[in-house]
Amino acid sequence: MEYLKELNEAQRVATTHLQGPLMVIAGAGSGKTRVLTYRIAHLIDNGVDSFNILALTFTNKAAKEMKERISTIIGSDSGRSIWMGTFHSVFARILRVESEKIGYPNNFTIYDTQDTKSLIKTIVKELGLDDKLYKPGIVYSRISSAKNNLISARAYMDDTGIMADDRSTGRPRLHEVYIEYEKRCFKAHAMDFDDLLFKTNILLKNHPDVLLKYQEKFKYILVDEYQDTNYSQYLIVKRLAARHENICVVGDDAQSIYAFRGANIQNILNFKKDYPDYNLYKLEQNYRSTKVIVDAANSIISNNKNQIKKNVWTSNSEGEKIKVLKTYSDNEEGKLISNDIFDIKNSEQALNSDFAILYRTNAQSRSFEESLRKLNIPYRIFGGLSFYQRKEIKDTLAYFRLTANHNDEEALKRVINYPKRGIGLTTIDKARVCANENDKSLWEVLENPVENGLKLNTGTQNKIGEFVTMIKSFATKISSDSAFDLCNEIAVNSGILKELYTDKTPEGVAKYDNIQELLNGIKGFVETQKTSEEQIVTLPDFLIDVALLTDADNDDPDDKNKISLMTVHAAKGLEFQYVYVVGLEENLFPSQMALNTRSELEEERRLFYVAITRAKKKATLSFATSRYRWGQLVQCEMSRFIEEVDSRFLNMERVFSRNEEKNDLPFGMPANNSSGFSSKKGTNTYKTKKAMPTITTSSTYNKKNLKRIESVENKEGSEVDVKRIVVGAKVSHERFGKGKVINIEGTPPNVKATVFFPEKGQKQLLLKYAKLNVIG
DNA sequence: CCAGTACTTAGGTTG
DNA sequence: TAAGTACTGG
Repeated sequence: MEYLKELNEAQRVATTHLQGPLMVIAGAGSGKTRVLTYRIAHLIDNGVDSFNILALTFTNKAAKEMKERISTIIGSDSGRSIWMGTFHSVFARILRVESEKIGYPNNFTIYDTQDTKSLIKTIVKELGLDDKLYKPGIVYSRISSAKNNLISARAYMDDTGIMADDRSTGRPRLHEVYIEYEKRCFKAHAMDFDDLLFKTNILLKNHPDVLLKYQEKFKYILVDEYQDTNYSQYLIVKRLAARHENICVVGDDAQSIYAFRGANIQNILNFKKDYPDYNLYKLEQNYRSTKVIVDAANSIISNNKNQIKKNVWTSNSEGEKIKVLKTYSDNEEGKLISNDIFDIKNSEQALNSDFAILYRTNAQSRSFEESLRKLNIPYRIFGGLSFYQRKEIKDTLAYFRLTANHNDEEALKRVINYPKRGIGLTTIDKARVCANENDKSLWEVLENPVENGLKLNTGTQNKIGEFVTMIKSFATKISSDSAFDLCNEIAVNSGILKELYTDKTPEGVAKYDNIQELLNGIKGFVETQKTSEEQIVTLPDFLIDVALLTDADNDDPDDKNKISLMTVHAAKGLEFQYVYVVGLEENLFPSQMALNTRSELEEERRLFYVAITRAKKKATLSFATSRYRWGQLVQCEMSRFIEEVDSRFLNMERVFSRNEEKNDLPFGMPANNSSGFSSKKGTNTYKTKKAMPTITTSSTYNKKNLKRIESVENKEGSEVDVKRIVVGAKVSHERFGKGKVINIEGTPPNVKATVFFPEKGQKQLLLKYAKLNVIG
């Protein structure tokens, strides 16, 4: 119990209160994670079996780190057997076991946002709706928030309020999309992120035996970041905890920043109602930041009406005032801040990893990347396009998914013609219509085209047959081969690796390397998951994990000593010595979209609060008076949030002095300003790029005319040629060079040749278009 | 069927 | 600016 000495009074009381419902309201930097970690350790220390503990965290990384800490504290590795992770990953694992009870096979696929949007897009098209109105993103967010509030498609349609909303925004048929979307996901044996929670609720609600099983299993439940749970999550926790009521939730209403995706601060208030005999503890002493930072943060948040009363304080030293930087452009902002970082690194012997640049939107990273690169300061960008969202990785994963679940339509559509095997969009569309008519999945139709009345020419039918056979052959090894062996085989036999290997462009090489990295990752996964020699870690095991991985979960040792660039959202729960909160401009931070209602503005303010409180030693704020947005220069005003900070804590020198500096511009900051002013550079590139096409267009016009004449001239010749184009003939093509015909199919005038070009690979060409000349 | 190009349009934050 | 799509010529 030595470890209890490492806690302050409030922390210790919360940690050692083991039985019954408990809520901990923890101010920023007050040791929230510490309490959670020590509390779990203490539970185990007091004889609670680690298998009986469920801990829900906000990221998988947080779970991993906490497990390690716990093992260290209690001096055994029983920390490993705690069920700990995000809501999504924990309940995905449970659904893998139980899904058959709610009618889903347990090899179900998890659709990510891309898959979801792509499916919605298809459905909107099929229903003949206006895709300008029914944009995938908007439709998805409607469906998503419905699901997070446990409103099924059926219930959605019956809800007069929701239906009125959709009518007023001009989307009266949105519910039809939802209904069809639900159907199609089910047919594809797929669940989206929201389904993982939604279906868990259905499972626990409709199957008392299953509920009882997990209530008995999870005798102790802990939830981190409780302020950011949505209704669906709230209800899962409530159901599971109903029997033993050993539930501990930890959170901070002032840091609630996910209302946009359904998070509900009400959950904190409901706690009192659900567990009237609950205990409430407040952690108010901040151990992280200087007095200036803590007090400045308090002054910001005091502008919010809705909050639970608490008094965050610190006994840390006063610290430096918060510096505010005014710049004339986004590029100058990048430059100034990079220089500042450079200076501090030298003067204070700071590490790269001590710094973070926090912005509101991912698009803002560009100017910082550029300026940091110029100064040779290594950085890491969190968020944005993650490794797993890259096209080549998604394509490869799609093969894996399709192997595990043939009905996964989004995966099927991705790879059926990649690498090119001559199964084009026309064919897929036909098959899709056929699937709809027969109420079957796309795969079922392709597997038995004739039986399902799908009319295709024999060539296409053969190609589909080959594809189906290939996927099936992969599938025979699902349970016998390890994930690594099988994935390797798929990468080779699907033709993906070959396709990228022949591509010698830098991008092609990078893609090839990425696939190798993916395979290495799978190898690592197989090794770490293995608990015994005989155990086989299979492809489905890997697939559950990979769908729910995020960038933050990637622990690349190369990334250790780098500056962090990320959105404020992504910075939640983290801390840095030096924090730069950038782009503090009206319409950006606070976001333009959040200015309509008070509650949205308050969420932006909490976001700003979160940003500032990440800093331990020094916080810096910046704004630009102009910046590029979608390629257009816009004027910006300083954010109201800067004005809301009590001026005693701000150092505004660099805001007021700028105007004078501007006057002695020729001498004061010539190089800095002229090149820092992105507008010039920007318009230049814009101009050249704009100018280029006009030149090329005129030249292509010439070329076009020339070609037309050529092709007319060729007409007579080609008639002769067509007859001479037979399998085995050597031909030449103006773009692909010399090649050999390896197949001819189709009936005139749609005769199609498959030609192998040693330089460009195998191509399929329609003879009526492609001018093939027989040579030799 | 394929590939290059012209055109359009951008709701921001995430598991 | 950048990405994604619709169009078009071969």
